[in-house]
Amino acid sequence: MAKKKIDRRVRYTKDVLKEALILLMADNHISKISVKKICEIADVNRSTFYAHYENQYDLLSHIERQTIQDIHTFVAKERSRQITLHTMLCLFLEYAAQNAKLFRVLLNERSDSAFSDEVIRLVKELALVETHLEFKTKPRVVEYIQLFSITGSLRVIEKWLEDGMIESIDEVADLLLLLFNHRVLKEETHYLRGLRDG
Amino acid sequence: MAKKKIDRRVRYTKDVLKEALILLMADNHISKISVKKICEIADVNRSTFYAHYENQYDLLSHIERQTIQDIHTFVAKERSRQITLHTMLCLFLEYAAQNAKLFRVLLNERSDSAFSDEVIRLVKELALVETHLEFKTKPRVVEYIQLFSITGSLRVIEKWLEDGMIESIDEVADLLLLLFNHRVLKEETHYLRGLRDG
DNA sequence: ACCATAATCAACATAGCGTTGGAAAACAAC
DNA sequence: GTTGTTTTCCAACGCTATGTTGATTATGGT
Repeated sequence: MAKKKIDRRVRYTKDVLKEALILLMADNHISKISVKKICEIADVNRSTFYAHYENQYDLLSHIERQTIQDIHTFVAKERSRQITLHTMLCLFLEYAAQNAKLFRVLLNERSDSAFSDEVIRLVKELALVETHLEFKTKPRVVEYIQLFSITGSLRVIEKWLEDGMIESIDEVADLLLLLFNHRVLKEETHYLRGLRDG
Repeated sequence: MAKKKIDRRVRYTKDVLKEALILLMADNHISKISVKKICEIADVNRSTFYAHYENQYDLLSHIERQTIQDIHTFVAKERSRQITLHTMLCLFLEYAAQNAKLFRVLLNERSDSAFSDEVIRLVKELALVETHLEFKTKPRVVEYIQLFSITGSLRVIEKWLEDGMIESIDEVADLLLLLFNHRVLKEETHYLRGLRDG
């Protein structure tokens, strides 16, 4: 790990700029956010901004990549000790909940930005390697099914965060696993019964 | 129907502006598209643009609303004569395929724009009224399930258009119905068998 | 042919962009 | 602390797109 020590000033500048952008993106579309405004909020000189980023999109892109990286290392660490998919999902949801503001912004910003696509890639890499084997169906159809499931899941998580995380993490994880996997499950009836009674 | 006859000049102007924007949006994110550029492509004076729209987003918004309106009337017409959901879906896919360029742009532009949300609202209104009854579960969970299904379906359609509509409309309709409905189907095995052999 | 309406054109002030060079401040190392 | 380096700040620059205006030309409907 080539951990170069970064000048405190640089770290501070980058941090406040990221904070400012996330703050602004809660209310405005990124296209409506000017570099000038970001710098005003962050109380950073505009030329300093340009010393680090090209524009607001570049800044967002860096935030996304850093978040993806964080998720990746987080997941890798947890996966080393053999936990259930349910537990893993719960950990992830907790992580998302703790960074709700950030995740809402990133998940909402689907077009152009690579965040959702990266998450999709990540999930595929982790949990869906066996799908093709289980199905033994056309690769393209598998692609469709995966895309369907992951996109739907992310949207559900987004709504969950949006509405203020009303349901418990455990509950959401259950629901997602059901929605995500029930096509490979032979029996889903017991869970459906639970939902009906809920 | 208060069908006011519109000056040919106005219709022409609006049409070429819409065309130009869709054209540009195939390659650029809307935030990177200037009013000036749109007018250049459309060969329309910039002040004429401002006589009709506020900015590029306003123009896009109008395109979206018009498309939603078209879909709505289209669906309403077809629904009056009792057709199966499969047939309906096929008709819709055909419609999307014929306007592939437009639909790809609109589906891809999720954030900010209301298009996907409107489609979601429309689908709910049409086909999912009975979901709640069938499930008899918490309204919020029903919301999640619907959101999951519709979002996933739209993304699948988007990919299908993106990749050049390799699969037949009938095939895609089958797949979507499976993904969309299989939680209420008692037996999906016969279809899964079909996929495995495919 | 007439008049209303729409599109064009030129011009304007404004605002944000992206860059620059030099002064001031904060940093790390000694 | 002193020193040398790095980063930020500041003021200014030209540039481009914006949004608006008023006058002129062209086109539409009847």
